[in-house]
Amino acid sequence: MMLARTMNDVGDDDYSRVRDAIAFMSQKWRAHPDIETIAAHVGLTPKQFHDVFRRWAGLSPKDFLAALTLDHARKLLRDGANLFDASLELGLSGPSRLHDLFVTHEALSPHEFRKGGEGLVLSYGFHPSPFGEALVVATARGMAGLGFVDGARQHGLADMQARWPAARLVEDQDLTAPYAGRAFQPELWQAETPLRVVLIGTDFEVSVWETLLTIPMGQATTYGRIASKIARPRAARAVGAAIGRNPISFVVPCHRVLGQTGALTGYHWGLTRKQAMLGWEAGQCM
DNA sequence: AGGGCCCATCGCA
DNA sequence: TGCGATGGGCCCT
Repeated sequence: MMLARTMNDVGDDDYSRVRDAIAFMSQKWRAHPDIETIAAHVGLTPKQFHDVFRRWAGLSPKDFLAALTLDHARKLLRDGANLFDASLELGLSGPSRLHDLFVTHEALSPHEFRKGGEGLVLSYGFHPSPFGEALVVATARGMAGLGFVDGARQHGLADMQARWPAARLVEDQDLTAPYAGRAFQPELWQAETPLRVVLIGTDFEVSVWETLLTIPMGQATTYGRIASKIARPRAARAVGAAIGRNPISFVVPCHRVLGQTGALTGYHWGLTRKQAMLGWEAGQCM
């Protein structure tokens, strides 16, 4: 417990700087603050600031911030206009070639969790991640939840418990640790050893989450396009609600869904974290 | 079975 | 901007 806590503090240090920088930028973008100003605000010299970003995402602060502009988001959406046509072709050639983090998934039928996950036993554990301390939830069949801790761990746990009120959550770090390790290390994303994921939701929710899994890293789409993809072109808002209930954040990449205009619109774990994920992925793609 | 309410949307004036 | 249509999920009757 104490050991995990210490490791996490160290691992979190870069992210906390990045997070503060994003938050500062979001407030002050009208004034066009330069790199030196942002570095000073988060308590670093420009050199230290630069090093933090290189270490954390593999790119410079300048490139990172460029990846978060509205212009960049719009370009991403233009380039990805026929993204689902392309991924359909890929999907037909391989059963689970989903997302760069190769994932195999299965869905629990509504029958199996009718009363809010009654009879389900879920293991959970807390682990360091590039986006703050992560809370991983898993069954014997695969990863079922991924959230983040802001403040007390108890809050993160309550968030997961609320998704399956009748399930029993049991702490088991040994079971969840491999999932946390895999999810955040792109060099471990291999087709030969896909990450097993269990999607627990209604038919509609599962179809939305499956669509999310086909969005490649570094790309983005909109709520409306997902609605069209699942043959419900007017259900963009329902899609938004379903995405908001995605239990396996990051792995099921709901952060790659933007509003029609390229605006971030929303994120269950905070818009700052959504920006951090998009910027981090921009670094992984270079 | 059906009404009311919430929601990370969207398009149009 | 602001507003109304929209569809799914959930809770209540």
